[in-house]
Amino acid sequence: MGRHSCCYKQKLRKGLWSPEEDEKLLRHITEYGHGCWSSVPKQAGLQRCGKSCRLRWINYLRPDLKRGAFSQEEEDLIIELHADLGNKWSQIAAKLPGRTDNEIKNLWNSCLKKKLRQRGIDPVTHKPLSEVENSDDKDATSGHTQDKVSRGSVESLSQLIPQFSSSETARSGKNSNLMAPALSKDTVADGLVSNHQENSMMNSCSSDFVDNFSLQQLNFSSSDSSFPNFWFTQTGKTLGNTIFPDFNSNVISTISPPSTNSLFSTASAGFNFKPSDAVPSATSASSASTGTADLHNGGPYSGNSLFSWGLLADGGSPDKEGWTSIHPLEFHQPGDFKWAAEYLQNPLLMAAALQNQAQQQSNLYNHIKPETQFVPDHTSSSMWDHLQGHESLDDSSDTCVKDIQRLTALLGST
DNA sequence: AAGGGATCCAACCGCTCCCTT
DNA sequence: AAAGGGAGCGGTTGGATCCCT
Repeated sequence: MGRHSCCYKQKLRKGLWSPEEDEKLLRHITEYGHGCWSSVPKQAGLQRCGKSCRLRWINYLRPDLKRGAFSQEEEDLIIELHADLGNKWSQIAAKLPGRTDNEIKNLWNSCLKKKLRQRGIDPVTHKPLSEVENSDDKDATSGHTQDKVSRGSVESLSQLIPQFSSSETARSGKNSNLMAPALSKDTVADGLVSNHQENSMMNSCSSDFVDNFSLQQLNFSSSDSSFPNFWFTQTGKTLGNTIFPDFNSNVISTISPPSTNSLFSTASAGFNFKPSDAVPSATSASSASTGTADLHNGGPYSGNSLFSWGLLADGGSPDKEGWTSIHPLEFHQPGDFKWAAEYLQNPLLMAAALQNQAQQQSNLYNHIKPETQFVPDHTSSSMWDHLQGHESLDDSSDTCVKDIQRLTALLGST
């Protein structure tokens, strides 16, 4: 019992997963399913133990994962569920679609516990700290186990939550409305490529892009030395003030990035491409992925909560100079850049995201709550108008499905 | 500028549960 | 019934990065 036999085997890799390993695992599970986890590494050609593969799939590669920061509603729900269930992270995760137990556990330990204490609530019992201290004094020998939490304490917590929510300035600005005033027009404007502003607010994954992306991104194999020689910083943090500090010359010529670190002030940052040019290289993707530090820590783009990032497929036509604003994946939340970079790296991940997006898209747009989905500042109005007036949701879903089919066909031929 | 503490989070570890033989 | 093995869970660790002095 206990430790897995596979863990005794020598020469198994540990630590962070490389993009190549992700690709192998994703490809294998997409094709065959996981079956017996202990046999997955061998079948997928991975030097990992089955547990590690399972964890990676569950916490990172699964296509139904929700990306980005937790919404205020999610945080409140986690607090309520924790009051009821205690540290039963998997049971809590079951109530939050797209979230993993690990993610929730980390959020709890790093953020929510602290917030509760700041509000005078004991994070273990969910009772007021003063009450807990008193009862500790009365009975120092009886620990406060999760199982002892009463419904009464949950109810008292619920009374406290509204105050907690409204006054909380979350570390990473998860409540977009709270952050909105911090975004000045100039700051936002600085983050955009000015003459592409309209396009870049809410554009799509055009078919051209998908074709180019697929063909070019798929033009590698795991043994190809040109395929990612770098490793993502999986914590998605920064290298400097700009998000593109180390573009190579080729990429600089093909991508027109915003020139300042205020890119993140926008609700929808994007790349601009000429269709005839190359897609971002691994280096550029890496740069983007490492440019998110301020996002995690209350930077200018700390806001914009709720729905997971996804694909839009409603246009993306070139402007008069031949530039097309490409938004293969919308960035709505801190940390999305990390995901975007990795998805750009890996067509399988992209396909999984596309599939997930296609499944969710119409439902997503049909249930948008204007007051919570976007910061209604002046620069995003075109985006909002665009959304409000979106007339081809089904069409865009269809487009996504077709994109998936194209990607799948291409993957099948590689 | 440097360095040391704080923070975050992906991944690992060790345990229990449950199913199969 | 007992043993073995796989899956899943919760706690913990360690690396990367931030932030303060």
